[in-house]
Amino acid sequence: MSTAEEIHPGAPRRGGGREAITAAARESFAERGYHGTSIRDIARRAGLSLSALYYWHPSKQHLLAALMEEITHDYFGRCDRALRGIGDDPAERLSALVRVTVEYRVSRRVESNIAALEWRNLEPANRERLAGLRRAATRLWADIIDDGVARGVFGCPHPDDARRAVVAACNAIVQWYEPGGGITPAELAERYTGIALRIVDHRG
Amino acid sequence: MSTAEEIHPGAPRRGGGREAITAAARESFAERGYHGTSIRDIARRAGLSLSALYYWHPSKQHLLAALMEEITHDYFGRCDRALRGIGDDPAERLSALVRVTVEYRVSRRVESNIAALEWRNLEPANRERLAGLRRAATRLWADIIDDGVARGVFGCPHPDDARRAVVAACNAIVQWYEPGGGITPAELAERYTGIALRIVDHRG
Amino acid sequence: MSTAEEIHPGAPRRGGGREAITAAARESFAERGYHGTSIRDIARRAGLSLSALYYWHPSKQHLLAALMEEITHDYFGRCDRALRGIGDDPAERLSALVRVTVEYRVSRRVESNIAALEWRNLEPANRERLAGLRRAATRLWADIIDDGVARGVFGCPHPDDARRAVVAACNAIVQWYEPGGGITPAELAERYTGIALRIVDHRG
Amino acid sequence: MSTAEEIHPGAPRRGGGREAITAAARESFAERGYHGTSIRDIARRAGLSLSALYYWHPSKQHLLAALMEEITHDYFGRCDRALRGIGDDPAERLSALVRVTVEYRVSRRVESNIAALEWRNLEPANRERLAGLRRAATRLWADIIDDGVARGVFGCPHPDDARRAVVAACNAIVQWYEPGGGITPAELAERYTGIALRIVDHRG
DNA sequence: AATGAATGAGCGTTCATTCAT
DNA sequence: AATGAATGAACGCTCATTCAT
Repeated sequence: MSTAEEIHPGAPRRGGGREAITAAARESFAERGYHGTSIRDIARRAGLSLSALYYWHPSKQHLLAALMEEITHDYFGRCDRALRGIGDDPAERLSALVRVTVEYRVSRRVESNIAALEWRNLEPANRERLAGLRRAATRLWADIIDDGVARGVFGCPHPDDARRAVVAACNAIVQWYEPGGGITPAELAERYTGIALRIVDHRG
Repeated sequence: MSTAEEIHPGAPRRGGGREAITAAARESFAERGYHGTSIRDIARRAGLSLSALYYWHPSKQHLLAALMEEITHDYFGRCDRALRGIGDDPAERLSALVRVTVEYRVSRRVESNIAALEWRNLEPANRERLAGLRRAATRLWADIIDDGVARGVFGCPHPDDARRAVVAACNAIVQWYEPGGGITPAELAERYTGIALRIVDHRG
Repeated sequence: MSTAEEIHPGAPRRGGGREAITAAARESFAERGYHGTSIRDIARRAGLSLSALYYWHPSKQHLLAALMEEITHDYFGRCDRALRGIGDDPAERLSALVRVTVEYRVSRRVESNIAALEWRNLEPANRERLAGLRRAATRLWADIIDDGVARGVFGCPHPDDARRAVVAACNAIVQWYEPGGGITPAELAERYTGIALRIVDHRG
Repeated sequence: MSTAEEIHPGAPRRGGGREAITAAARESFAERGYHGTSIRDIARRAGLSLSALYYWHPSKQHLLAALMEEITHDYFGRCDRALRGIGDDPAERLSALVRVTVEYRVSRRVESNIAALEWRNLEPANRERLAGLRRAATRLWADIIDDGVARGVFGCPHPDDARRAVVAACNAIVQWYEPGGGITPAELAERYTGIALRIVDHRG
């Protein structure tokens, strides 16, 4: 979130130091990557001293891990909630998941970038801790598609590949989407549900 | 595994400093990213001194740029050649492109990783120099899909999104594919041409 | 000898990192020249780590520039003050300038060496910033000599050459003078005012 | 001497490698100083490979020492020859020495710069070897002035200071003289003999 | 008479981190 | 709740020099 910066760019952020630092880290990691970002960059961006950063976070790696955890939980929570209000029709469930994902990629570009690219920069211990959640997210997709196939609603011969293709397509949005570029998130979600349903070979 | 090692496995690298360095850089960049790789890592991996690296390459950035250029040209050349031997049926042309891409992602994992992730670490001048080739590659896909749509062979309502989805699906392979994991490249290519044709809504 | 040491001779430098570093840089640059001095030399001499140096100064070049600026201002200020308390007799004014300069060369040997030799190692931007002050110092001498010639008090046919000769003679003192070598600064100043007055062909 | 470079700047020099290298070293040392010059700079300027440089000279320091030796001998030889053809009148002898020196500073600017600035970059052994010649040159001046004073032709009260002033004035010429700047070397020599004679307080 | 390939030490600089306050 | 001052390790890179040819 960079609202503060859009109003007073470069100005020290209002509000707590903790928030300012995570926000600055989010943006920096997204823009230049973990190793391309120095903690001085982050502190500068947060309008705080280097030491303030260490008051709130024990290390740069911890900052990344916290960020990744937050992002993953946030995304997974949204998926979960979106599916809860929906019946058991596989096409509808898949569409809901696509919609949530597209919306997330579009409205949380910074977070999407980090989630996509910084996984390999997590130290093993931190990566492990998140791996379970990642697998759960995968299962969310897999369960729906497998169910659709089992019921004969989806005709794709290789559900795992279909799932990967759907997810990859949604995830790639962050690489090219420009906010305010003429196409609304809702419209985009619509298009991608179409693509997803074709990938799984949905028989309407 | 470096090319040198593929030729004389286990033998100490003698001469061929330039190749040894490029190979080492390729592997290191792929594994840990540009900023996560130090030139000392590269030199060590190449079995050469730090200074030997600078005898052959003027800078770390130049090394990345040369690598990216080589990779991009190589991939684009394969695409080009694959299309040249094929008629003008959009489905066949699209399948050919998918096959080439899947095969490349599977057989050139290191290069695919670099091409996918290190674009943003190119200095503007180097990025610019490659941007044209990138656009040309995009056009390869776009022309085929647009043609298919124009002929009524492809029914997808949004050709650009279809293209992006197909490419994203193919590119993502490098993230999960494990060589020797039971599924052959040919079989994988087969599956992905299927996915691609569904994405563009091919009417057989 | 650093200023810090002049205040607490022999005491370990505590705090005052900035001063310790500037002092160390002054001495090292004077002894071995800008390019002959490494910042590790400076840090070692200051009794601080390499990084402490960068905490106080953004670069080696900046260190030189700051030093040069300080030295030039200091010397010019002394000249200015010396002339302010003196009437308009050219011989007296010239003598005052010679005295100040001789004294400076003798008592600030380190600074005199830097000012004399490191000009060419300033980056153009830094050199430019100091060029004005240099020209002003030159004008101090030129105005006096020109005035003396105009009034007929100085008979030298080429005032510019006379000025350069006087200044060169004074500046060269740093090359041979050894403090405690039997001749007092006051006596030396006396001798050099004599030389200067002969150079401008003063008609007593 | 940079005639070759003035004709084909940057082009490899004609003639023997040894000469090309010393010429390149002369110019580089004069422009940027010993420590500011790399042997790669020299080789590049000479249009030769790094290794060619080492074929002719065992080290960078040796190159400097050889250069200094050559320069010092050349200058001293000129002084010697100039005095040989002249009677024993102190004023005439002093004038001859000034003329030779002025001319040397004007026509051998590169060499004069090196002689003036690089003394401290000679390793002790090399410095020692040249110290004798330096002292001899000093004696040339001193003998004349002392003789003039003894004969009552020169009235300066401090012959050593007078000598240093004369030499300093002549040496400083290289710092400001621009060839083709309107004033001929001969005219300049004329002016500086005047200054020198006033410094020693010559009684015409 | 010269070169191409390589090296180890050192360069100026930046890194993540710590500590006393 | 935060800072200013400092550190040791590492960074990308250049240095003078060597060696086989």
